[in-house]
Amino acid sequence: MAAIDRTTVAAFPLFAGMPAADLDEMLREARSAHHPKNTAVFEQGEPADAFFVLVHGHVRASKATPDGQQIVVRYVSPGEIFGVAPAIALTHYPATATAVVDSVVLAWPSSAWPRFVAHHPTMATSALQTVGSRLQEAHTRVMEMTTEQVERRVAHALLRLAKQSGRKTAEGIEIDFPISRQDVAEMTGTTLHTVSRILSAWEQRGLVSGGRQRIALLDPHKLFGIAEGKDG
Amino acid sequence: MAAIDRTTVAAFPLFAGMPAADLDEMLREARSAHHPKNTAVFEQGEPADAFFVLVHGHVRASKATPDGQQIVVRYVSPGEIFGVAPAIALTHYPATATAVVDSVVLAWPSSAWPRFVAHHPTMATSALQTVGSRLQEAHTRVMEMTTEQVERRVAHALLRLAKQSGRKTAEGIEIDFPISRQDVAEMTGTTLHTVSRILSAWEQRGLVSGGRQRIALLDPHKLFGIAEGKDG
DNA sequence: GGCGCTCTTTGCGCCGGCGCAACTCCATCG
DNA sequence: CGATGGAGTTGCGCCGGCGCAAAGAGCGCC
Repeated sequence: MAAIDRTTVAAFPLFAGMPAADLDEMLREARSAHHPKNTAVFEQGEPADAFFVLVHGHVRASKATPDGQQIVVRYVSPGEIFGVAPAIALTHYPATATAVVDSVVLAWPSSAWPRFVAHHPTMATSALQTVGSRLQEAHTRVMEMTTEQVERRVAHALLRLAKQSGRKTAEGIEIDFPISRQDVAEMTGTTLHTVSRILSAWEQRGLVSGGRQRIALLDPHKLFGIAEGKDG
Repeated sequence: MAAIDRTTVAAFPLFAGMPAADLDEMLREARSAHHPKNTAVFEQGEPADAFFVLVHGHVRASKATPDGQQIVVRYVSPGEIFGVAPAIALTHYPATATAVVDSVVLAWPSSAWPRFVAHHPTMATSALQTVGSRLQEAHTRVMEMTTEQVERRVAHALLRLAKQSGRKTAEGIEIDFPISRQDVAEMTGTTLHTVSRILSAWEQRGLVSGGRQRIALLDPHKLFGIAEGKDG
């Protein structure tokens, strides 16, 4: 019983070019769920019995090492498919998905995936492209991690977040969901201490404006310079 | 004019379950090419006008930063598809593929991909799983890079190489293609100096045996211990 | 409205691993 | 068979950023 209207999701790339009737049919099979802020959509290691599309909100995908360290894999924006473990033949989720604000997701049982793909070959193509672009992202990240200084990595991460989920305000571009220094540290492979120091320094130079779980970019252009290693 | 026989490639996962006639048809469209040691199959930034399957040999996929630093993305083993840029909607190759030994590849023009997928939906599924597992690899690597010491990362890298392309010898498991300290450094995000120091130390402890572009694991079990942080 | 918790800031000291440089060792090629 | 250059080894010194610690600030909950 999805309370989600077709018009809400028709524009999502996954459903691009799908006839309205087919889309309605798919939505009928979907379960829609609300996840309050800071609750998990699924946890790393659980059986992968569903895949998801984010309708409203923001979801953080994170991965934990055996000894408990966390890294943030990515932030999911509305319209994106996530938890694609079933599509890539994983039986268990390789990461944890947590709603960072109140969020609404559509969920389909894993068993539906092969059937959907058979009926709508474009879904396979679309999924392939999504996973492909995430692979690109991941490789870019590996490159940054191995070749760039921490400060540049943090700049890159903030610019990427702003691009993906930035909201224009009077003073600049604010990241549209709560994000802590710890989160940024886990995205960039450093410690919250170092992130805090870097952001403090930038704040003094007027490049960013901080706050509790809040980051706004005041001077994206200068930040881009830092990200590219052309610091002044 | 592919000089490649069906039986050579029938076992490759990409073609799993494909009728012999269809496979023959696909092979007819393929161009087979020999790439001598240390020559490029394709270069980063070139238009992605083909995708490939490795038949014999070993191919290194590497990526360069704008300022010329290299990282090794992965080593391709026989039977694997690579250069999948066309399948994930990239117009240019994001990395360079270099034969590290004399190698034989099959190549299909990019334009063939959509047609193949339409005729053989299992190819899309297979490609999705391949890209998915590479995504997993990449995330694992990001995790290792951010949470593990250099020595552990090197141990992990060697174990992975041995698993993927190890050849049992009298003394242990030898990596089946020429690989330099520099290559290992570019896989693990460190410098060849550090890799050299680490391997020298291990050689003295009898864990590995080195040589010019040669690495053999004499005591994989102890190496695994190091990789997991349980060093003695 | 006040308490407590989480998030953040900042100081201090240390060290793993990088940068640099010099030297050795082989493999290949003419 | 000697020359050449790529690959590997190793010493030395430095420093970016982590670990630890402790205090300060803002938010949410009761």
